[in-house]
Amino acid sequence: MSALNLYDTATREVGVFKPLQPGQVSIYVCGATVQAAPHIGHVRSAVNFDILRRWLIWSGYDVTFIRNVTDIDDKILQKAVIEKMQWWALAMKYERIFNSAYAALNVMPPTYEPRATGHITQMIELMQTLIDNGAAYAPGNGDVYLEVRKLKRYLTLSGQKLDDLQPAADVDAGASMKKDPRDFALWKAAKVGEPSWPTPWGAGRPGWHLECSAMAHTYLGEAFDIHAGGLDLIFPHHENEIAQSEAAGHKFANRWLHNAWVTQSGEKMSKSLGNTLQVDVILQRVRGIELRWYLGSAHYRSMLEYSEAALDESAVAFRRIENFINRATELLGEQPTPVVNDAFCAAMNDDLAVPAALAGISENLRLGNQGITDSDLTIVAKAASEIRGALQILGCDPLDQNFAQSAPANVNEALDGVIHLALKERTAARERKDFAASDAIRDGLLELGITIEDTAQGPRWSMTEKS
RNA sequence: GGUCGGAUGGCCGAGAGGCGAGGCAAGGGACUGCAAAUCCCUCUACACGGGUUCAAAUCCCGUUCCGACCUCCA
Repeated sequence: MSALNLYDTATREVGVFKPLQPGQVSIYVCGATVQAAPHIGHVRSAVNFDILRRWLIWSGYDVTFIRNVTDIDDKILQKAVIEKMQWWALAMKYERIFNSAYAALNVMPPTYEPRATGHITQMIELMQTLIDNGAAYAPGNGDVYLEVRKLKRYLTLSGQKLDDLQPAADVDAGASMKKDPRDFALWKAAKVGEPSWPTPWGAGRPGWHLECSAMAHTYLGEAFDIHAGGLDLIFPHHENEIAQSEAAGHKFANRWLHNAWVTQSGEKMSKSLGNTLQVDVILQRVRGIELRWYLGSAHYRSMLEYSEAALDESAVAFRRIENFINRATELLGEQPTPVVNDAFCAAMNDDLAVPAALAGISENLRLGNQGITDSDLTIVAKAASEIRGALQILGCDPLDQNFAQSAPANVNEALDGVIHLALKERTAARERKDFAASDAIRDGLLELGITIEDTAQGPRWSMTEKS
């Protein structure tokens, strides 16, 4: 088996992945700032790194996967005012919505999901270290800043030069307390009516970046394997995480992975453009497993240009695969055993080349369908096993219990019985060549969203989405 | 201004020196009472201009266009 190769944003090269500890992988993914409901760009990130995680687990690694929740920041406070809620109630509300989106898309829950507000102590310790080192300073107004000019290296992830940056457009006069306009706030002084926590430098709340360094350190140690997040986090968020962590003497992340965006008309999905597509809206159009398939099928470093047509096409393609798995399961009399074949393995080891892996699935789908036509169960079993193996890694196994619909246990059985009564009548009509009657039954069922197919093994039915 | 990414057939979407990934759509065929499903066959590409090379979608130089980031962002 080939070794896993991954792209590293820091070196901008694909290279062999070697964990710091043999057999173990530690991953920190920047999760949600819970200030609004997720759009499909947010969950694309979750799906992409869930696929990475599943691949690492399949490859035999013991994976510790930390994905944080940032539950205190400027936008949360602003949003709380707008929605007339306590900031903590608002954060919790959106955290739940994020979690239900993750669940609908079969994203594995993280090993641990730390919240920023639960790690104030660790943040204060980190700031104390940075002040003791001379890397950070508290000018006395309650803010604490990192002094970026003192850093040995800064902006190496984004490849920029400090002097090339446009100076931050700080609005408040407090910015003048900075030694350099490019210094960033580790900690922000309390304002009236805003939540705060006591520190040796005054009461306040975390700046945006500090929480990730503190939590990564807490759960993964001073050095860990992979830090991941969206492309737009490279600067400033990840640069600043690196800056404050390295200034505290931590090696921090060994490798950086960034997923690309979901775009519309070539433009990144964002609130300010008003072009966001919320997950719950899309889930009225397609099922969770179909949305996951769509989001996961492009390479994680490629922009995914959203369109309804592309989403629909992707969903139809997935249903073909699902249909084959279901038919194969019926024919074989048992669920196919998942098998990861060499082609899939090679594709995934090449920087998670999912699109290349999909070509292999298509090939197997063709062979498997041919096997069904020929009633060659050996071929059907092989194809179904290999497809299911791939689908499991992609988190899109239609037989996965996480995608099962909730309904009374006997509903499917009862429905099956009712449909078979109708099919019996239809078969009788066909035997007496009364095709008008047999077609009427089939059309009637179709109107209810039930598709009838005549096969060599007799009629079979399946539920389809009513359009 | 600085940094980064992109442009591939009707559409989506890989590839990164040599054999045209794959899917969808379209056309033809097989199967079928009709349909659905399935299978087979066919077709259409590398933004533009130079260069390197036996060979360029791929490397180099230049150009155009699109997008992202520059302390709010997945």
